[in-house]
Amino acid sequence: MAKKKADPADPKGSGYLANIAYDSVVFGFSGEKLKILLIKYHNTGLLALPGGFVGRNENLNDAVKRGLKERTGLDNIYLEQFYTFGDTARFKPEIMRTILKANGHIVNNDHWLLDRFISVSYYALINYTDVVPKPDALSDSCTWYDIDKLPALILDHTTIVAKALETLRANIDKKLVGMNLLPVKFTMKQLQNVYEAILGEKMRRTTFQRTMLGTGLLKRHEKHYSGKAHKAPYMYSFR
Amino acid sequence: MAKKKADPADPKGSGYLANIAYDSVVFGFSGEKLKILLIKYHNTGLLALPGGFVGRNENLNDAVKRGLKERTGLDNIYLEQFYTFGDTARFKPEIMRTILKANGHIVNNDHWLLDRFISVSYYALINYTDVVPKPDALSDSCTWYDIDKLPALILDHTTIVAKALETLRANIDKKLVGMNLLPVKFTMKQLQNVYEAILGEKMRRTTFQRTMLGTGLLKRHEKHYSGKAHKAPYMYSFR
DNA sequence: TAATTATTGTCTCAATTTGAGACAATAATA
DNA sequence: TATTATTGTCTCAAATTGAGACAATAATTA
Repeated sequence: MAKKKADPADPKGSGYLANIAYDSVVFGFSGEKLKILLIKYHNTGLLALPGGFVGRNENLNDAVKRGLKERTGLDNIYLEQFYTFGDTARFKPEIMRTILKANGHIVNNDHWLLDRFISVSYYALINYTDVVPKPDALSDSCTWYDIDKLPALILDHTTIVAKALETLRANIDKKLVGMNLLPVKFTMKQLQNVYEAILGEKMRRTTFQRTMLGTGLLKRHEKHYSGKAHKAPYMYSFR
Repeated sequence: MAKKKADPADPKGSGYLANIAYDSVVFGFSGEKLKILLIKYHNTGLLALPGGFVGRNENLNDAVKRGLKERTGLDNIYLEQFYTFGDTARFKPEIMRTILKANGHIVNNDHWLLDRFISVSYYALINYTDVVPKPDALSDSCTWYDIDKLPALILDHTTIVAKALETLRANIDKKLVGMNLLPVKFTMKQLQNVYEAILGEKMRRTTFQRTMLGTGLLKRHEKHYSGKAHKAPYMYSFR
């Protein structure tokens, strides 16, 4: 079949579903701080959550996994859908136009990318240490930012991050949060640091240790000699 | 401006966003049973959740409220978005075609209604007693069904109901569930019946009463004389 | 080599919450 | 007037949580 030039006003030609986008809040943990991935668009300084579109023959969840794999190189990422944002107030075609223009794309007003989008949002938990973030075609960087020192983001992305964190907090006891943010083996103190970073509050050491061991989900391994002048802690992993 | 015949292959002409639908799981409580609203499509016997589409200039949440108002006559319904279903497996254009045909609409293969849809799903809690369900143009009935005696539903609607119930259970302590399913004034037993219907398990009466009163959310009113041969219970309302 | 320091793992005891039932009060009926 | 079914409250035991004590220990320092 001869390749025809697609009509940029018709989303079908793009291969993507119309009016639907996804955004992902990628959490990582490092240096006792909770962080998320943000991308910066070429020549604009605009910061945003990594996101994308859904192929016409692709599962929604798979589209998000695909996007994350491109950004992090990781397969089998822990993913949780938490909310779909659909207010008309998030429709600001000038922003997308600015981004496209800064990348050398001049588009008509009826281009499908300038139409209104509803964003299905996910959060991901990944092991910070085995990721080298990669930007995509439109962005010149993909970098970690401290969750409590976030810069201004485009559209409603600040709201999206807030809701992601709220959901993560609500889920911290139900889902195995620590398992996904830490290396396979970790100390009890590291695990507690993760909990404290997510909840934004200090926890009592002895109670934390008791309840964690009480779940029966942890497996104890050899001790870890850090070289510091104190008793060496055990390493643990999730069963 | 002269009215032009809209191209049915172009969703923009319809006034709705493409590829996006919503479905709502409307919970009501009656006779110690939890129930949901289902619609039946004309001449097909097909049962489905009440749903609809999002206007191009309409907030997603407002679209759902609008749909519910049409079905129940109620404003200010308690609504909670819980998941967005986006698998390709839910794309079955023959079903929509069957429904349209049974209503006398013959449509082309490229009609926007036959395209793939992602469903943003909500659950609603309403006071059963002040609702008279109304069907819409495509459906011939809108009726209550027992949550544990559900008939087969189209597409993935059974999965959607299951996830709605799961979320409702998870939220039962965080959100004021009883408030929205009961009349303004109710007895402690009625409230317990709601909890038991949602959780699907019996609860201990004295413990339930203690914890409910302990929240400080209930206001006690006059007694209610049912005519039965036993002590009359107090009525309560949420503050 | 022996004190010192900074943790870590475990234990204890009090405080709080939850489970399970006892019991008196009471609205209609027999 | 006794009976029945249910309600509101109270009690006591069991389980969980809060708060801290204390010994163990890996390096450092005296």
